Amino acid sequence: MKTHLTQLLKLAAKTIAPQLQTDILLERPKSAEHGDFASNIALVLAKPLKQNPRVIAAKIIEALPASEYIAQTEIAGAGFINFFLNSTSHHMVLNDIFKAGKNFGLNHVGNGQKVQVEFVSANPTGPLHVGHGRGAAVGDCLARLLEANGWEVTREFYYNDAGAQIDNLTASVLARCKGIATDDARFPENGYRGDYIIDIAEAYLNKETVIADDIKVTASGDMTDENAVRAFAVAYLRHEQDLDLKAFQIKFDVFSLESALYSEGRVDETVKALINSGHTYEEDNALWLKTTDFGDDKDRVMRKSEGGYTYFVPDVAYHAQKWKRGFIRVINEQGADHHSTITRVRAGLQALNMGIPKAWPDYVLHQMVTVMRGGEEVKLSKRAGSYVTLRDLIEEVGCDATRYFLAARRADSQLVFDIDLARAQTNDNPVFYIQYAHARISSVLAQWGGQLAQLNTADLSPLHNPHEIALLQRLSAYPETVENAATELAPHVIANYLKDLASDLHSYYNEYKFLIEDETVKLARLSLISATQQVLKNGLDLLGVSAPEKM
RNA sequence: CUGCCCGUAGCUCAACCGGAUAGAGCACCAGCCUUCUAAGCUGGGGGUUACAGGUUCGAUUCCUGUCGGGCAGGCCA
Repeated sequence: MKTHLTQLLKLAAKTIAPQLQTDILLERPKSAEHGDFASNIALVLAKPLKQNPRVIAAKIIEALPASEYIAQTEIAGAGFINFFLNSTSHHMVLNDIFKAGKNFGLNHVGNGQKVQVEFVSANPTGPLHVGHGRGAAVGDCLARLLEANGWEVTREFYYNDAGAQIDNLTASVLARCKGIATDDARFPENGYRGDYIIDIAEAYLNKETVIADDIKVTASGDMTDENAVRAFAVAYLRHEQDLDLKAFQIKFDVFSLESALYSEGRVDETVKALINSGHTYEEDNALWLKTTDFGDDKDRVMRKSEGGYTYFVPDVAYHAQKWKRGFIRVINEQGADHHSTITRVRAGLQALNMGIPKAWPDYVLHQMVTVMRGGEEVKLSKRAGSYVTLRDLIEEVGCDATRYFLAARRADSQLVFDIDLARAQTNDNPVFYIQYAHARISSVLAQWGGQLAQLNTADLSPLHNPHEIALLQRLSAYPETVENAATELAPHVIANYLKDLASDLHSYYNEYKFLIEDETVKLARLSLISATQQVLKNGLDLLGVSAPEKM
């Protein structure tokens, strides 16, 4: 419908200003009195045409081809053109929804192209924390949104299982094996102090076996074998994180390991290529990359004087590999504290001269999460010691509420996670508000007990009151909402839409009865709420939140 | 000091490449259940969109500056 009207406007505008190239913008007005759609085209054309916008609007309406869908057009305000659809047009969306079912709202914009979404990518040095949770919720929703828009999505998790933090982990576990407490001077200065380190030490000494993704490690219990401790600790924590992700109902297609980049020679290969590119130099016994050639404010060390590589070198190798794997599009979802790596990784990729676009890969950065309980900030969990774990949240407020709250805000705003609100089984809680709408509809349909096919072919003409029109308009906006959310890489758009849709439904529900004697009216209304139920379910699915039949 | 993100009602947040009277929820006040889930609905009060300029028919949105909060700026990751 939107594209149809846009076409009409384009034709009309062409007769007024044939030489002008202007995008036709059609929007859904906030207020119902401004119609179903509105265009500001006359306001945009006013300046180049040097005419009064209302005069232009009148000319455009004059030139508008006839349409069977439009009931009325009007000029309003400074020169807006408002379109009012007839009721047949309003009803059309229900047929679309019944026909498409769970596929309603999907499109083929992505055209089956490959896109990789990398998210969470936590170091295997402890349980996942709230920040990882936000990354998980946002990243998974992005993946779902891209799938809904016709992309072929790969979800990927990158483990930084090499480097100083892992040495640190190893030393911490070893200390615990020897019974050294965190307040002991012999405990590593920057060691990990959470109780989970004790669990790892005990498991290691008990010669337990852990399985993570594709690896299986059995502890030797040998305290002198540092490599064995390292391998076991990493596997143990990867397994822990797997459990965290499972509790959050998130699945990855690929786990990539930093250590593999080294063992497969990718890092050396990349370093050689960078040296050959001419964008490196030696200074102070270190190897530098001239990232300033690509917009950085200073050059960065690649190989330290002691011989090891800095963290961004394997990052560059990893991303070069992503490109070779055929991902024309990559979206990295990470915490905003990593924003400085963006310039370095992109600079490294440009230096490699592999034909990678300057702005590749894409980044979605999320800001910090603050957890509140009882009006006070929660900073610690017992298990992790220094931060609130994702598992704590899931256990306390449930998977649905956790996912919703972490995905329902713009990623680039700081987020306050109110535990009391998230666990509230009351009207305060937007998750329950939306799920409740779905459950209410289920309940009515169950009590009706008829067949869906009856709704499919129902006469929709009785649907005409303001509540019904509002719902129909909201439903018809769903597909463009899905497309818009994916274009902007903004899952919160879906969350807001669902809240609005639920609100429309609750209002309607409160004002009208459904199981009434008049069969025609009954079927029409049931059709409407059945379609609403479908869209609520589709939308909740994009967020990874369940749509219960009963509550 | 420099770079990035943010600043909207008492609180948590929306506002679709700049659009019409800046919207929700919570909290507060007043109403609505003998009938399909009151986990709901209806109405009310509450705003100099941090501040000061600029751009234009029009600015919460774009630009400049100031203030405030967060994060980065390591041969740590």
